[in-house]
Amino acid sequence: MDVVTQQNRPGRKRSEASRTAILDAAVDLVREVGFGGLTIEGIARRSGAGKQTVYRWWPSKADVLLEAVTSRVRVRLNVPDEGDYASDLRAFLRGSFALGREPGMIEAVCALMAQAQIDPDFARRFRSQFIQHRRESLLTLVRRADARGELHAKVSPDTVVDLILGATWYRVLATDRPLDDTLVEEIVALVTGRP
Amino acid sequence: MDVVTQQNRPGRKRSEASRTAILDAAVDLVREVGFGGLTIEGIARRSGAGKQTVYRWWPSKADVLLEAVTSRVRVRLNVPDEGDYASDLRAFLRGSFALGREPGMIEAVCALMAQAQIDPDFARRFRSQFIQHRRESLLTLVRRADARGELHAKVSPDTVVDLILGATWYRVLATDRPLDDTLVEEIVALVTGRP
Amino acid sequence: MDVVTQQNRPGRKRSEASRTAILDAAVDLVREVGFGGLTIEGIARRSGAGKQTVYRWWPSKADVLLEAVTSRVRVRLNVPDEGDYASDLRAFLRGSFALGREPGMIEAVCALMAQAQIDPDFARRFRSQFIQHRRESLLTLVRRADARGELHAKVSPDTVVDLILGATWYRVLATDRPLDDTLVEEIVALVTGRP
Amino acid sequence: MDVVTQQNRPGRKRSEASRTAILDAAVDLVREVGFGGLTIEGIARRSGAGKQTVYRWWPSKADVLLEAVTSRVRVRLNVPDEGDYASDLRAFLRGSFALGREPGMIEAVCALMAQAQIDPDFARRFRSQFIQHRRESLLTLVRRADARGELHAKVSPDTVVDLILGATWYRVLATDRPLDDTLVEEIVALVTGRP
DNA sequence: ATTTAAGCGAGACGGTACGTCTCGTCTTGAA
DNA sequence: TTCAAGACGAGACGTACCGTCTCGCTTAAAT
Repeated sequence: MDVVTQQNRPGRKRSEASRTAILDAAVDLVREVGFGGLTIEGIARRSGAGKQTVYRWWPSKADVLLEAVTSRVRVRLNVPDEGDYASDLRAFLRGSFALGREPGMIEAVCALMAQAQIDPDFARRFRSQFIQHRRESLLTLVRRADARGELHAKVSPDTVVDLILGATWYRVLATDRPLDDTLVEEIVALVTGRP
Repeated sequence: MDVVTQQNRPGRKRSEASRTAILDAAVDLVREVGFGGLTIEGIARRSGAGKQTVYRWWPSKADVLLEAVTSRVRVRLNVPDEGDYASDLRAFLRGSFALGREPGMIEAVCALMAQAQIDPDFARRFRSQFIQHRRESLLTLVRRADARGELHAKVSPDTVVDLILGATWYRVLATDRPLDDTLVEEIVALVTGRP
Repeated sequence: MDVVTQQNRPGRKRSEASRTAILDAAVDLVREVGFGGLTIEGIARRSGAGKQTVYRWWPSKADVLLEAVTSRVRVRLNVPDEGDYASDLRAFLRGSFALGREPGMIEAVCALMAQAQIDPDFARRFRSQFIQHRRESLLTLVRRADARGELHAKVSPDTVVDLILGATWYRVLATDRPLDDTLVEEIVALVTGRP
Repeated sequence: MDVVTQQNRPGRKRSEASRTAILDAAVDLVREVGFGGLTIEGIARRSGAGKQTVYRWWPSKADVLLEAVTSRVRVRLNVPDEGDYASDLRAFLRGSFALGREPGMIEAVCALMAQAQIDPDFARRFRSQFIQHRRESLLTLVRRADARGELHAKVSPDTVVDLILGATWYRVLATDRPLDDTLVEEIVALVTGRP
């Protein structure tokens, strides 16, 4: 939280109750009617807030959902470091896939990725607040393996990350197949190159 | 085109001029205002067609764009078969990336992928008319390599395809980095496992 | 009705059912909630029309009410001509006051006069479609009396009309006293100057 | 001002600076954007006061403007008494019309009369604080003439006042013609009945 | 001097109407 | 039957104000 918002400004303070109610309503509604059926009016109606209260704090319905998702995921991302590329990667992917099994999470995240394609301003916020975190976590992990010489000589850590995260996203965006342990093992096998 | 629409029915025939004008208008508009700003009303207005004419032949604005994209890409997809996994893969990716360098193509395709996340009915059409083609082409290529024993033992051809196409999609959906020859070579290196 | 709207234009015709339902809803609502509580949204809701249908044909809620009032009064205004100033004036005022006794009419007309003070564009339409008719009717009557020499030498017919209509409006706009026969007789007595 | 507000109560006193700033802002704004564009928020913004300060002392924007108008007019109303009906009436009307020539005054007064049609509670305040004063002044004048036998036998002083004030209001509410000396003379001629 | 009770500017809150936009449907007359 | 035109009911958009409600502060009488 930046300093400006912490200083004593005049006027009524932002209502944490409203903020929470709005995020909850967004999560509920996106499960009930999908992201296409999600509207700011609906969020306001369901949460009991006024429309202006939503517009005052979020520029779009996607940003409401983004905050709902990130505030529910925040802490649970960490970079395993067991000294072994395969083990680290396996742990990272399993943790990552586990998050995706929470109800509504995959649908919400896919909708955010979709909105990012359509709204460039939201794309920036989505990347910096969501994509970047996981990308950098994984990059740290891969670079450590690279430093230990465990990486294929001709492939940069960035591209390895593209392949791993790409396969994950592709599964959920373009196919019906789930994020399961088989995928974890196959990714680990292919990326580490071990027999 | 199914047989029913081909038989001699009474009444005015479908106007090919309208069809073309509508597809062209959709392509133009999506470049000018983005997919978010694209509307059926706008397409009808720009093309000089009536709204009903659009609704009669396409169920949504995404379907108009899908037909515009597929009718512009149709022929150019083939599966290289030079007897060598690396060469085939390299040829496939280079051809695929070249398509993406046509103006407006990546933006349109990303928008379609986005819409598929939001509209499940469109998702089915998008997958069967766009995703599946490229997936099956690449799968054929990889299976051939598998049959020759060129694949990593523990990884199924399906997952290999997920990794390759996933990396490609991930680049354009989630990063600013382009689809270039470096990516081709890195994918080939990692997937074939050669030093 | 002008010629342009009568010619064969393409497209669906204006719905007379909607027009009627909207005017009726406006009249009902203004009686129930007053002009201050009257809204375009409310008119659309009550009439079963879409908001756009109201906005397509009327620029404001006051214009809806103006058309409702004028279409309900249109025919009933005529200029008596019995050859006698006092009789003509008496007949005119009695007919005029009778209209004002229809339920809701005075309230509606006062609201329109009010809105005309606040919205100059509406003022033009209100004057040309409502005020002017009655003013010219009365002016015709008074000019006839003037031609017969029945008018006070120093007072122009225009000012006589201002006094008569002014007294009428003033009663309803600024006092609680009704438009009754006593007022008719007193106006006639004062304006004709007879003992 | 009632006694309660005068007694010594604890707490900060009402700020005369705010009161003045609010009245001035209301007058300025109604000239700039009209009564329809006048808002409490706008008054507060322009005057530098908080919204609550406005709401604490006035029930509506019309009441702010009413106080602004009355506090600017208060003193200048008196009843001439020269012993002659025509002279008294002429003096009264000339003084009254002169007030209307102050910039913005007519527009403001018309807006108040308009609001009184729409808001019955404000109507009571408007009548008792504005309408009544001028009505009683003129009534006093006319009754004096009546006592001297200068009035037409069949017309009550109340109706005479209705005619005179009605003509005045009608001119400004329903026509584009000004309040000028010609109107004064014609009213005097007609009402006194002198040749 | 401290307490208590307003009043003050600021501004967030739940509400609601605004006027616009687009949706997908329906109706019209011509081709 | 399709076509262009365009009105229709529906409903979300983002904005503006409404009138209320905290906030932290000032101001002044009562303690």
